[in-house]
Amino acid sequence: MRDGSPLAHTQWRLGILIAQIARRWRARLDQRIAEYGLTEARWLCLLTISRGGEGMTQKDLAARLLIEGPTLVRTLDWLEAEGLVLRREAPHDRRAKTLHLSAKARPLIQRIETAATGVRAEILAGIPDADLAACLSVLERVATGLAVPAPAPPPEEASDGYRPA
Amino acid sequence: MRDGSPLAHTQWRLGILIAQIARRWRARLDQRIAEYGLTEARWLCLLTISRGGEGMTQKDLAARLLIEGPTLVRTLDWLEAEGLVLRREAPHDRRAKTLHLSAKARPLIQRIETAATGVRAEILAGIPDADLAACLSVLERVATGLAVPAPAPPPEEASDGYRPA
DNA sequence: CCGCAATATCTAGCTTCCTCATCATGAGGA
DNA sequence: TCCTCATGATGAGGAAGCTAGATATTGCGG
Repeated sequence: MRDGSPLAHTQWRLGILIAQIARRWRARLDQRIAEYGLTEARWLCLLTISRGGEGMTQKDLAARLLIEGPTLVRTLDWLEAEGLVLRREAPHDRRAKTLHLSAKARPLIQRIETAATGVRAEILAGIPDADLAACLSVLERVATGLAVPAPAPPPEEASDGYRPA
Repeated sequence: MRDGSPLAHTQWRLGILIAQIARRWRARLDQRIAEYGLTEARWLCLLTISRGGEGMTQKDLAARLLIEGPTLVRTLDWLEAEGLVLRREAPHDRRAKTLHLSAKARPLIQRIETAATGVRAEILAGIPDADLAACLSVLERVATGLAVPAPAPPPEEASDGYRPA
């Protein structure tokens, strides 16, 4: 597993590294946004609607957020009750609903974006653009690789004596 | 915010990118470990004890995992009931307890490490070592920057008319 | 026109993981 | 001894995810 070479060792840390970055990054952003009663799932929802062009259906949004329908329903319920999001009937499919931001949501999203930009600036301060670009391209690639459902469920031979109970 | 340049646009995506990678990565690993009844919080706990040298107190572990005491107590309760972790009284402080892995836990940890290595190999397949190393060094730096509690809570002047309700 | 599968959303129920407030006990200094 | 802080446990509760099943709508085949 760890063969001693610096790259291998750091690779071994990569998973934990990314997980911790994601967690602390979000925590820091949450800290500054929490006063509006928003949590990660909620502001991610708002931002995604804002970026996606405000006419997407719930199914579209769920797909973008990588969550299931029922999970999204509750988040939207909250956002709608809060007067931030509107559910309208979709023009050509009465089953579906399109999502829109209220006037009240727009300044809020501005604040979220501002906070996000601030946090990002703090975090990335002093890192050369070239390094950053390289890192981003790797991450994009990783994300793409992760987007496909699953490569192959390995056979998993049991040779260490452990039994799942 | 978005000025149109490719770097700026991708930078803007960086937070979401890392969050999604972390999430999907964990989901993929969870899939393969779930059969042992383990969840993220639980195997992270095991791995951290294993790496940390098996004598740490609960407080130490909580600090490493970035969670609060009560959260850890429950996870440890489960792990202890499962016979994977032992709580022993600390030698010089009867309030504290030191954490140790049982013999049953060791092969399980091996399996977790194996699964983690497999997932990592899938995810990083085809990415040149040099790019990866560059990316890792940026991430290490980001993680370090995030480790310090908080740079400065900004004054946050309200000029957009939004009120927190 | 009618039946039926697929689709979009919602409801209900469950699990995991986290938090805060509070408590019992032990440690350590005045 | 007494007071204060530290460690871990417990209770209550919230956020957010899932699956399964219900309901309404769409659109196709006969």
